[in-house]
Amino acid sequence: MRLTRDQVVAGGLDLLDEVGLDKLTMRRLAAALGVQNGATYWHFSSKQALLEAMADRMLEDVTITVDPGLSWDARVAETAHRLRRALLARRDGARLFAGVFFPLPNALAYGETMTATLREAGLALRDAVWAVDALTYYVVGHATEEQLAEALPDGGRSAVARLRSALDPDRHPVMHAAAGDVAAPHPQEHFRYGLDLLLTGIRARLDGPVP
Amino acid sequence: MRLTRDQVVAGGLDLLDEVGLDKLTMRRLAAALGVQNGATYWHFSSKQALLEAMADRMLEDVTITVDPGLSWDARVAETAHRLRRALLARRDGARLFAGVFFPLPNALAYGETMTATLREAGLALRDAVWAVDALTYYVVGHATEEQLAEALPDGGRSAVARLRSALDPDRHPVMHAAAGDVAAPHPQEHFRYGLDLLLTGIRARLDGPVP
DNA sequence: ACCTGAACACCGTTCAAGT
DNA sequence: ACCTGAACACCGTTCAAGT
Repeated sequence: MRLTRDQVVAGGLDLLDEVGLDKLTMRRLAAALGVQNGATYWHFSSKQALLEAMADRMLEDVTITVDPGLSWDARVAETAHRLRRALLARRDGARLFAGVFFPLPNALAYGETMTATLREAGLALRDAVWAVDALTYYVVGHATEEQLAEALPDGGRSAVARLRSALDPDRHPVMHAAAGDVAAPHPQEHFRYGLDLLLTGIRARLDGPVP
Repeated sequence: MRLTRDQVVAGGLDLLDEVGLDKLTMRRLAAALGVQNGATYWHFSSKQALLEAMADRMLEDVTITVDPGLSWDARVAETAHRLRRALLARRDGARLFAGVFFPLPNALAYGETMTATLREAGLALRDAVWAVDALTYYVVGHATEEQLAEALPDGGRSAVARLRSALDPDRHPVMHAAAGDVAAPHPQEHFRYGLDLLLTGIRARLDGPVP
């Protein structure tokens, strides 16, 4: 059976889970697919093009319909959580997504859902777009950081140790006191906190104009 | 004169401005410094170590004292703007910063300033740390996106075109209508909007407990 | 202490030639 | 239409040997 575009993408995602983004090479992928070096280049013009297809494939389930009976902020929160889960579902998924340029089908569908929801809520067109940007930067940034610690040899323990030893109680009194929280043992709660900050900010913009 | 660690970092930053992050190689850097291939490895154990030093050097001026007479939110906003400017000051600066792990001297100083300010404002320790994370993800995410468009061959014009052609008025009615704002012709104002969203969210957490 | 020279083990990409 | 085989032009990193 000949290789299809979809098989290359699926193989790429499998390989990503297996070896991580830094070791994901076109040569390894070809080997994993049982094919010669140049073969994948018939299906994708470059590694970047393949990475984009992989990134978009990760987002497949992000925009399946959200219960329209929910309030706008519950729908925004649900979509943000879905994006987060999609990025965390694969090794280095957040970093992969951050490295590709925006206008991919599923990424656009995500953006449209978010923006439309904020429009319904009452935000001006431009404000809705900008608010979605802020939400998305937050979700991707948070997920990237979460996976960065995970990706270290010992699953984040060395990251915590490195941070602790770098924190000087004299020069960093506040962060030193907060070392337990800086090291992020509650990623879910941590994520919610920042998301709520943004949702509260958006809510305030609806209640009345802000100087 | 022998090569110093500082000269390697400075040379790396100059080369970054000249060729961009993707073309910044240890071999090109050695050539630019007038030295053989392996020479830089006496000063830095790996490329990653050098990139971290470069990233931290970029943040040098971010935490020079902020006018303590200002309100807490003005101080947070000022520091966020400084981080943004520091990242935008060098080609691919935001991407460089996003690629390195956190506990570097100037990055820690930035974190400490921010966290301490939010503590003074009245936030609980853990909330202050988490709010700083949200602010930082936003600043870095926004700057990365701004530079991504800049970095394209024609200075972002192709990015706008690509986005416009990807937006289908039927499937993406809201974003299609907002195409002019999606393409971000007002990065400064755009940045401020998201920053204000977060500051408003933080303010609400000070006025009273939130469910 | 600091650097050279040369090698090792890789990369992404291209492309004539095959089927 | 789809892939092989082989090459091109690079990489990061290491390390004996020099000064």
